[in-house]
Amino acid sequence: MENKGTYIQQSVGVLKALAHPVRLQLLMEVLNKKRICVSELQNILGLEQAIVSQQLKILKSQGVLESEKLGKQCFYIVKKQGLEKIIRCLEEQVQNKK
Amino acid sequence: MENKGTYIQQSVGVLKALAHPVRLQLLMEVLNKKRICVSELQNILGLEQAIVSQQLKILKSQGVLESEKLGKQCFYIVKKQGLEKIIRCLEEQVQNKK
DNA sequence: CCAATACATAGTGAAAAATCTATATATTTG
DNA sequence: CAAATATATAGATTTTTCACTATGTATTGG
Repeated sequence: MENKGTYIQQSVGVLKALAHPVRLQLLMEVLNKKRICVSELQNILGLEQAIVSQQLKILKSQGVLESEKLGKQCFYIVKKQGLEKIIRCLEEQVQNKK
Repeated sequence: MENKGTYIQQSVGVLKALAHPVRLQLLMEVLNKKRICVSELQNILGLEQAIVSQQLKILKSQGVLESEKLGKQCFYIVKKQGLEKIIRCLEEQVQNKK
């Protein structure tokens, strides 16, 4: 499920991963907390565990997040280091609703 | 077809608009040329006219582009002024394929 | 070992998006 | 005005994605 291919294809892959309300919020939480486990995300967003895992998997498949297991828990961190900028740009975008 | 709603919804709308190979390339060309008409986009990308118009419409519906008519032609320009940053971030993203 | 916890995956029907083709409109030119 | 050009839109079909539910696996604690 890894995404190789042209620059355009890769970019589209990342954008698609972000273009979903749950996934975008998951990413934002991970950016906030730097490192956070599935059940905590589940609580913060008020979603079923399966949904959270499913969406995290999609973010992972596009290289947005990566995970590390620690005992029963699984922690997610941001893998693509420039993504925060994109999120900030988006915020600005939407703020100036001009 | 305008997109109101929460910040998350609006962001997702913009991201969805960008998350398509043709639309992403259209946006990049418009960013390059600053102002470009449909038939030129059609030639540059080698696509059918209907496809180009359809996809431009989607970009417009999310406030990414806007258009001005001049005689028979219709020129498109970027409306959301911060989008170039997002594109540049994406490029960096994909470049460091780490 | 058994039960509980934390997480992942599979399957499925419904909804949304993409794709293609045909057609419509508006403007200009001869 | 008729033909040509530039662009937009509509409709049908296929493909993709969502959302939900059920089930599976791994780890820990008693």
